[in-house]
Amino acid sequence: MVIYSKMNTETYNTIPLNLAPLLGALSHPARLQIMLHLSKFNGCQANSISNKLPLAKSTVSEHLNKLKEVGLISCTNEGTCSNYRISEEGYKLLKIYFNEFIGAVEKWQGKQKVCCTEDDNI
Amino acid sequence: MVIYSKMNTETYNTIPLNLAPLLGALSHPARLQIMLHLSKFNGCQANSISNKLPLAKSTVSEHLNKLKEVGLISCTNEGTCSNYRISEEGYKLLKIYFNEFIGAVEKWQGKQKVCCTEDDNI
DNA sequence: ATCATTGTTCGTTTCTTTACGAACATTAAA
DNA sequence: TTTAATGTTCGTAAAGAAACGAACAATGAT
Repeated sequence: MVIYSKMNTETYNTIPLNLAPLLGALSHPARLQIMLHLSKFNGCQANSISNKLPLAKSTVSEHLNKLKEVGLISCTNEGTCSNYRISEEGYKLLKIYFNEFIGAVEKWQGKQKVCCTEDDNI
Repeated sequence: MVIYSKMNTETYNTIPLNLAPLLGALSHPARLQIMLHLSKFNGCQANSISNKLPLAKSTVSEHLNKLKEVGLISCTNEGTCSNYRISEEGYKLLKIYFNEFIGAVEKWQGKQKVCCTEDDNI
């Protein structure tokens, strides 16, 4: 997963830089499905997830890691048993950043300018 | 852009299948930035966008196409001038599907079950 | 009719993602 | 102390994404 926050912030503003990695982590059906599954349980084994997806357990482990990398889920280990769950903080950030994006998109609704000949900053 | 709606719906439910392609299209900072830019204008040239991104115009054209493929933007041509804008329908679907996802995740808040030893369906 | 502008498509390269099974590590049970 | 169960990591292969410049098409201007 590429972390765009290391990119030049003069090129992209903060909304794209914050949001893109989170959306990337969620842009695969299996990972969305994992999020939905984890939302139903207080901690969940990797095994129990991989049993319900048509994917090898190593693949599921990598999907879980991708969600963990961006902070959307967390994991503790108790014995041989893993315990994945949605990270409240990461999940909250997802909603905040997404809503910032939505807010920014809708900010100009009804008062857009014609762009074709103008030179406004992006 | 992979369209997951052709996948087996017995494997993934509709929220992941609907939402994943849209999030994939938005999972790149340049494409998020393009959406923000288009939100400010009633139609915008590809050229004016590519002038404001550190990317070749062919690359921008491909980013625009990726957004178009999933229905988030549309384009008309008037002479040599292109006219990209946010598609109301696609944008609305993005919000609907994303909120469905959020709603599904939060449906079980406060009443989650422990998963480790259970065999619940995903 | 030629030239400039705009935009897309194509070929290529590089890098990333997805997926798998094998191998490995760790803990728990027999 | 083997053996089983759980998970991660590794090597590998295949597919896809990202980026570029060159080439191309189409319209508009000179």
